[in-house]
Order: sequence, then C-alpha cells, then structure tokens
Amino acid sequence: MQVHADHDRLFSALADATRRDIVRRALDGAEGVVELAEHYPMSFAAVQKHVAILERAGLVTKHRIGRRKVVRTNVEGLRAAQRLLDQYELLWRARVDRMNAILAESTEATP
Amino acid sequence: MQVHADHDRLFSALADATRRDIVRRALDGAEGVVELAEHYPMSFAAVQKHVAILERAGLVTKHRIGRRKVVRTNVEGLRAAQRLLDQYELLWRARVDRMNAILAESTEATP
DNA sequence: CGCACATACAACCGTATGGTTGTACTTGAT
DNA sequence: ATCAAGTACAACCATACGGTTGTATGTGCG
Repeated sequence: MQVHADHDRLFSALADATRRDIVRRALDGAEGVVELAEHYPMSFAAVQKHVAILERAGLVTKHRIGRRKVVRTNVEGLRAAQRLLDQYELLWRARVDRMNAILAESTEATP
Repeated sequence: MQVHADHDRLFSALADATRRDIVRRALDGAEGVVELAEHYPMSFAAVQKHVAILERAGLVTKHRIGRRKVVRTNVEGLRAAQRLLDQYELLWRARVDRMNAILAESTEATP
C-alpha cells in the first residue's frame, strides 16, 4: 500500500514538463532554487513548490552551500521508476515466452 | 511542446495505482472493461475513465472481440517512458565521465 | 424484431494541483 | 548590528482529476 503511494508520487512528479526540466538541470547539481527559477516563466514560489514535490518523490535532494541550497537530482530515484517499468516489460516477455512455448508444442504435435 | 504534452500524459497516466494495475493486467490482453472493473472497488464508469486515460497516453489499446472490447497493453508506450528515463541516466553518466576526466587530469598533473 | 449485455459519454461533486502574492526565517557581507 | 540574498511557508484562486449516477449507443442472441 505504501509502495503504491511512493510510485504515485514518483510518476506524478515526472508528469510535469517543468519538473522534468528541473530534474535534467539538477543532474549537474550546481544551481540553487533562485537560479533554477530564472529559467522558467513563473514565480519563484511556484518553482520552489515544484522542487518540493520532486524532493518528496525522492527525485532530488537539497544541500546547503554557503547561503544557498543547491538542488541535485537523485539518480536512485530515477532508477526506481526504471525498475518499475522494467518489471512490466519482464511480465510481458514472460507471457510472450509462454505463448511461444504453447505454439511450439502445438506445431510439433501436428507435423 | 507537443512532445512534452505526450510525456505529461504518459507519466500522469502511470501516476495512479489503479491504472498501473490495469496496465499489468492488460499485458495478457484478455479482459474487457467489465471484467477489468470487477477487480477494483469502484464503479464500472470509473474504470472506464481510467482505461480512456491510459488509451490517450498510448499505454493501452482496445480491440473488438465479439461484443466486448478487449483492453491490451501497448508495450511500445511503456518503452517510450523507459527511453525518456534512460536519457536522463545518459546525461548523468556523461556528466560523471566529464568529472572523472577532469579529476584524472588534475591528479596526473600533481604527482 | 426485441431484449440483454458491453461499452460510451455527459453532468455533477469534492478534493488535489499549479499558480499567484505576501510574510517570516537564515545566512553572509558590510 | 544591520541589511540584503536566499529560502520557506501560508493563504488564496482557478482549474483538473477521481469518483459517482444516469442516460445513450452498438452488438449478439433467441
């Protein structure tokens, strides 16, 4: 149940172009919230909220540097999303394999 | 701009536990909307809406079989999400490589 | 044909979301 | 000690979202 909520937060955090761009920019881990905000046509507070959402989703972390707080992407968060998608792919492949096995059986039974 | 909207739809479709479960179930591509709906504690119409959202996101397709419409997961849709996440990973690795190169340079300059 | 089943869609409701402005708390520089 | 930069947070507003019920549409069967 809790796992689902984590995944909800993860994907809904990624479901916004501004937030995805913040994730991309924060891969360098060099900008504070003010600097980030300057890239987007919205208020500083709005960007701050986006960062907070990404933080709660485990996609970025904040680190104090001087009087700024630098935003840095947490690659492990991205990997969590990748793993979930990989699981679907694995289930799908397993099903394809099962079907192939069945098909192989039936064709070898009818020469 | 349009690409962003596609990605928005893709990830926000995945940002709901019920919808993720529908994606999982529809990997088998065997159930119609009514059968799907029976698995969840909500009305048929609600499930129908979820399926519509997944369909618009390109994550499932519907196929008429008899008087039912079978819901089937579109694995290519899942892959689109994977590719996007992979791109972030690639950017991140590129940055790590750049940093390693810089570090190697500076250490070989100070024997 | 006529009925029942599977699906589709519209109207509505409460709550979450993305945005705004305004105020308050730290921290570094002067 | 003071002031400004950087950040945090609360209150508010419009719209989107997840859910409901109710009504239509289309398809198979007797």
